Amino acid sequence: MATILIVEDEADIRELVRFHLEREGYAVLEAADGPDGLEKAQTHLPQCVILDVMLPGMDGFEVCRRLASGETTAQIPVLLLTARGEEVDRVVGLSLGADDYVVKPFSVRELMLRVKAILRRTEQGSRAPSLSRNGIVLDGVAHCVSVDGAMINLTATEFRLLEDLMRHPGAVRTREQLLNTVWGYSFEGYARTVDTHVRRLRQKLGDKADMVETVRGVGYRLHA
Amino acid sequence: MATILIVEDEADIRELVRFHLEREGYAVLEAADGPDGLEKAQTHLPQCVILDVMLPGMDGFEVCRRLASGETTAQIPVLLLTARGEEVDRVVGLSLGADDYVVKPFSVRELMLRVKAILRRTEQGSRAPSLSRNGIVLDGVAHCVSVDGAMINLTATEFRLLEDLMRHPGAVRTREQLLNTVWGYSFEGYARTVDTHVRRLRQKLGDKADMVETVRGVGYRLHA
DNA sequence: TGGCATGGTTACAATTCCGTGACAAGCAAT
DNA sequence: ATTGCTTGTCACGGAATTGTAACCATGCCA
Repeated sequence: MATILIVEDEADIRELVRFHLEREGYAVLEAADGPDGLEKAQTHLPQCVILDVMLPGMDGFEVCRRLASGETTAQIPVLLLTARGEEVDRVVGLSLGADDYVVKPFSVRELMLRVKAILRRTEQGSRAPSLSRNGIVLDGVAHCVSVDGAMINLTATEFRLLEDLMRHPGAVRTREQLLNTVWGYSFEGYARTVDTHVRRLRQKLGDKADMVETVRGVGYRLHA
Repeated sequence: MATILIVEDEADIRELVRFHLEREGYAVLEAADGPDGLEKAQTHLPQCVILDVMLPGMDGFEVCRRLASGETTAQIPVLLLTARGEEVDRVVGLSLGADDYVVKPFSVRELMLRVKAILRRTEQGSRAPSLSRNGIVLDGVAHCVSVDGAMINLTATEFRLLEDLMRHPGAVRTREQLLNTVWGYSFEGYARTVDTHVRRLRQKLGDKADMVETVRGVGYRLHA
C-alpha cells in the first residue's frame, strides 16, 4: 500500500501517528528533522508527507519549498502540522505547494481522514473507473454491473469477487487470493465459501456464466 | 485577465489566496473589512468577489446583500468563505445571491477550482450553478430545491446531503465519504446518522424519493 | 469399472444491513 | 419559560445477504 513519511521532531507524536497510520495499512517512514526528512523524501518518494512546521535544522517551509522545486519530489502532496498561532507560517507553507494542513493539537482521527482524502485525490487519475470484458461491464464508481447492456443486481460480495476477477483477466485466482482480496486478510473461514459465491455470480451473469472459468485444482479465472 | 477582490480580515489568509490567484494569472484586490470591500467592489467592479462572512465593520451577509441590490454590482458573482458551524447553516438557509461557498479551513486547490468555475460560468453568460436531475432542481444561488417545479423545504444538513449526491450523479457515495463532505472531517459520530438524514430527505422528495438509491453494503447513490 | 478428489448445487440458520419511529439535547424565536 | 425546529442517537423488526454443511455430479487415475 502507500508509503507515508512523517517529519516531526517530537518522538511521541511521531509514534502516535505512526501507530495509527500502520493500523490503516500504510507503510511509514520517520524523520526527526528537516534535512533528514528532505533526504528520506528524495530517496523513498513516499505518496504523502506529513510535515511539522517547527523543525530543528530546517523548518517545514524550507522543506516544503525544496520538495516543490525538486524534479522528482514536486508531485508529492504535503500535509502540514502547524501549532495554533502560527497562522502566518501556515500561509507561507501553503503557498509553497502543501495540500492541506491540520492545526495542533489535532485529532488523530481527523488527521487520518485528511491523509486518506489526499491519497484519494492523487490516485484518482491512475484508477480505472470501469472494467469491461466481452459484454460484461463493471463500473466501480457507480457500483453497478451490466451484461450485454442489461443491468444485473449483484450483492457487495459478488461485486468485489467479480471486480477481482476482472482486474486479472485471464489469470487464475486461487481461493486463497480471492479470500484475501475479496474477504480481507482477517477472514478466517472455509475456503469453499468462494465456490458458493462463484455459483451465485454465475447465476446472475446468465448466458455469460462461462466467462468465469473453473481451473480444476487451482481456482477460478475470467475468460480472456 | 480577470480581476478578483478578496474581502477578508485575516491578513494571512488574504496573502494565501492572493498568492494562488496571482499564480493563476488573475489581478487581485484586497480589503480587510466590510465597508472597504464594498467600496472597492463599487469602484473597481471586479469579475468576482471572495467574501469572508466574519468581518469587522459589516458582516459578509450584509456586504453580499448590498452588492446584490446595487445597480452596477448586482452582476458580480460572490464566493463566500465561512467557518464550519452555524454559519454554514445560515448561508444555506438564507437567499443571499451568493454563487458558491467554501467552508474554512478550506483546501486552496478547491477554492481555486471554484473561482475558475464561477468565472467560466459568467463568461459564458450562464449563471446559476443549479444542479438538476430528473425533476429535482437544486439551486446553489438561492439555496433552494424544487421537485417537479414545486419548492420543498430542506434543512441545512439535508441540503448539503442532496448537494453532495447531485454533484456525483450516478456515483456511489459511501457513508464515510458523505460524513466527510457533509458533516466534515471533525465529526466523530455514528455512521448511521447518514441513514436517518437520507430518510428525511426521501420523505421530502415525495414521489421522487427513489432517486436516492440505496446500494446495500456500500452507501447511497443518486439515480443517473 | 471403482475409488478418490474436486467442484456444483441446494438448503438453511446466523448474521448483517437498512428503514422506521421515537426521543432527547441543542438552539432560535417568542 | 415555552414552543417549535433541527439534529444525532438508539432500538426494533423485516428483509437481504452470507457462511456453512450436506449431498450430487463430474473428472481423473489406476
